[in-house]
Amino acid sequence: MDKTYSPNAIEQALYQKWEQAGYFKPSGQGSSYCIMIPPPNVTGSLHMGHAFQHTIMDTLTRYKRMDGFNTLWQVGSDHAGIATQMVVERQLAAQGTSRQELGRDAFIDKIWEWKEQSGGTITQQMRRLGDSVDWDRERFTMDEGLSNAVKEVFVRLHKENLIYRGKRLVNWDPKLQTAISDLEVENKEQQGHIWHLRYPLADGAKTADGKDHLVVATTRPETMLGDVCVAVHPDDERYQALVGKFIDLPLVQRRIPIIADSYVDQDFGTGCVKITPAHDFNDYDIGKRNKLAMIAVLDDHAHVRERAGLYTATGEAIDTIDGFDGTLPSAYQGMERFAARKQIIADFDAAGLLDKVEQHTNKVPYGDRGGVPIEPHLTDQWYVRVAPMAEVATRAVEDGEIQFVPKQYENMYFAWMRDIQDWCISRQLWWGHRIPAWYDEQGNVYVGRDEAEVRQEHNLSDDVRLQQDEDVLDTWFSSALWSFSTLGWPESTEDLKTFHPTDVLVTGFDIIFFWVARMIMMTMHFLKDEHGKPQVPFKTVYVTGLIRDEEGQKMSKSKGNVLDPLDMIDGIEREKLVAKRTANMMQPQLEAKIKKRTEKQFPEGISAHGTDALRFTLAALASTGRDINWDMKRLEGYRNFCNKLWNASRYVLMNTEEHDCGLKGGELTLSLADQWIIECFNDTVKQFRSALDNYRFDQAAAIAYEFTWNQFCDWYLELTKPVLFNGNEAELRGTRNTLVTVLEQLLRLLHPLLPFITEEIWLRAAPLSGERGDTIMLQAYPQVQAERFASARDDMEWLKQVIVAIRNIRGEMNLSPNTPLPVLIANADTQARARLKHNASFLSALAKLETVEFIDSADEAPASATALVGRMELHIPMAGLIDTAAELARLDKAIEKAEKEVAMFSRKLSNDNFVSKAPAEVITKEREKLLNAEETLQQLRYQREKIAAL
RNA sequence: ACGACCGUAGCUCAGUUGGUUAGAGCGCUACCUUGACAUGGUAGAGGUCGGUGGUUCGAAUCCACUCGGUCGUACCA
Repeated sequence: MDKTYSPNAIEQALYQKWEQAGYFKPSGQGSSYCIMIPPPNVTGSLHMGHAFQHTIMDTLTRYKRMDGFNTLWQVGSDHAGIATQMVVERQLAAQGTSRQELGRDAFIDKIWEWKEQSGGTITQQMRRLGDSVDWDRERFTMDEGLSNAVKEVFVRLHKENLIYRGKRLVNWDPKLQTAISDLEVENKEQQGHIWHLRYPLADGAKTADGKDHLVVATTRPETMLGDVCVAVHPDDERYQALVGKFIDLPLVQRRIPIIADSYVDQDFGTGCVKITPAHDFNDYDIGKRNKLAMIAVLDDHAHVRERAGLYTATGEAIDTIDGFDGTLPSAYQGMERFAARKQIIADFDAAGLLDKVEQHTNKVPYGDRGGVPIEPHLTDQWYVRVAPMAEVATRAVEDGEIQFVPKQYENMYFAWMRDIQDWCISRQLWWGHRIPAWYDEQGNVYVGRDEAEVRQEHNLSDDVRLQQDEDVLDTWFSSALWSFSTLGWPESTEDLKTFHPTDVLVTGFDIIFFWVARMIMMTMHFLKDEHGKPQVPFKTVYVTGLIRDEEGQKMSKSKGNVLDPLDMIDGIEREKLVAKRTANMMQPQLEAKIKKRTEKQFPEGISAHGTDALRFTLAALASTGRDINWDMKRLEGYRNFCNKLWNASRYVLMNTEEHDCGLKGGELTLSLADQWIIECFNDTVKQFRSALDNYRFDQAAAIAYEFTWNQFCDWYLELTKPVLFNGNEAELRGTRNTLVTVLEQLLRLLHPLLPFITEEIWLRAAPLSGERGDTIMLQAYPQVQAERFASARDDMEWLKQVIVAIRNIRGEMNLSPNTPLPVLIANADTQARARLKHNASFLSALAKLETVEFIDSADEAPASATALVGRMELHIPMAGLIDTAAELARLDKAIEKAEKEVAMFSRKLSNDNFVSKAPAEVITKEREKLLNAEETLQQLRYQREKIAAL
């Protein structure tokens, strides 16, 4: 083996071998274990969040696979409607063309082209992460099978009246020219204004205080063109007399009524509200309640129309409202919404109708993709009636059929499910699953799997012209079917029987509503077990936090703080990193800042750390449900850990390859160290498995690290040296055998977290321990064994204390590590004597001792530096080596500590309340501790007197 | 406004139902090229667990209030 661990030399070749050998496929044996990958955007690339989630999924998958389960990690990608369409549209724009110019079919071809060309990026990156997914089962949300599932679901839900079409007010993105769902709207706080407009009363009416107008406050003056009334609270004494009277709406010269509605807050503003049902969700509800007509004054681009759209309260188009034919003032026609706002305010002002303007911070709804304020817009859209499905889905979580880890996310889920709104599923895009609905020339709508089915079911002859709906479905519609569509639904496949319900879903909290909740609803609606009971899609939802940068900032392109997992693995030069972070900036003015920051943070670029180190780091940082502040130092630390494992393995192989490890018989003598490490490893297996079973990857990482470094390397390997250098044949065989078997098992234990390095070493180590196999991946996972060496643990821990005590003196007395020391031992009981006698070589080697001698009493010892292990005293004669003052200082420190303890325990035990109320075992423990502390103190004081007297 | 989460060593974080003298990694100090590893070894310094009050024999842990931070959801036109 090379002296230095270099991951890039091993990782990729191993992955290829695994993939080609088909090791990722389900074994077909044992109980099933299945994880569905959250399908990444097909044209996307891997970010740290993926690396994090994939590490968790792969760790679980490898663990379960080795542990004998029929394991499937289902892979695939998402067509990501808006996101993908936008990318390709941007490319077209760069080439000076547009999708409109290309036409629908050509545009979709272009996207497929782009998908073919860039779709492999993320799957290649996943291979670099070591993801053990079954590539042969890779699915894409737009492939044939999944598209059929989408149609099937749509048709069935429509038949059940759970999908309907209607004219409603929706969130409209004027930039992307499509409806979006509530979830895709982000409210951003903004500094804005609130304008107080005077609305003149018609027919000479006056307010209670004699004014000839009402004042309405609005943040969106431009919508006044579509006002249909002014509302006041029914109990508001100021305006009660005016209800039923009219306003002469300025600028548009329309008469609108004054109505009463309890929605209005009397105490806010003037207590008068202008009502524009076609442009505001609250007004829309008021309109419905009061059966008000609707006047839509903005077009799809959010420009003022020439003629407003006129509708009844239920959304039927009409030609006139009280004689108004919809024609809008020519001054505003065609104006963009914000320009119209400016003009309308100016015109109110000019007419003396602008009462006042106030500063106001308000939340403005933005489309999460388009990045412009969304517009409530009256359009025909398709909806899923989710309430009935939500009820079932809520109960599954309440009953614990589905469990969230961590649990607190269940509250978030319940809260959302409680007042869930119907889901707008149609999108005015081209990339996606086209809605399986056809219209005849009269506008009648027919839903079916395809046109032929529609014609047949509705007895439509071939001369009836049918036109398919132009719209596509929300991307999340197909994602919602992911857990079962990937397994072959609607066919009743073996895979569905075997792998569904799946076991755990690993995902971010940000898509609990978008994806998780909807998947639960859809799955439970369509999949039933043999008793007709709804099947859950997965039993556990493991919710991950976000990976942030070291300052806790979200990683984003515009902040220039994005880290690419592959750069963690392979490393990257500073200039390249800067170039990457500043490429294709939406806001080029940020470039200089990002460059400066990046150069400051990574003056040497980023060095290579390897996949294993990245994975281990991600696991170690994964405390449940918390966001992770990424820390390069941790990554370095775990790269060092891999290096440590590498070198420890070198040591083991060096001493076992070409040596008799006892495989072919012959007497084996196990040293105390051998016995101890076997037990210690066994404890580690238990803890490690428990951590994985509880999704505590951070604990698993800590347990693995602790055992490997602090026990196996720091103690055990050192303890093998005296045996390997001086042992007899049986002892050599025993230690070599232990060395290689423990290493071999350790590699298996660590494999789920560190797939590459463990495989690389295992292939060499396994034969030495008598294991066969072409890969560690398919070996049995270590099991907890019955205890074999009951006393080894205590004996060894005691011996370690003795060694540490001597090292401590050496360190604190500033004695050279190279000088062997003589040690005299007093106060040793039989057990201590036996332990020391049997392990003298360990003691001498690890504490670097010259001689070990027992003395009957401390008085026999010359002036010495002293340490206590229990009551046993270790004396290192000063004999010119040790400085009196230094030893006194050291003893004083120890005495002070012992005094504090004695004081603390006595205080506790002299408290009557404690003695009378605390459990007996706690009291006994405290008494023992007090006794020990007192003895220690006494011995230390005696020792101090002796030294002080010199 | 409501809700959730967080506040522990210089930094990043553990600390399962309240019970030793609160832990790890990094960083820091001193010494050490000892035949696996300087991506290393040995020893060490460093925290009254955001604050106040309470429950308890006993609180980082439970309760109340409070300050600070993050994130959701709902918003008043």
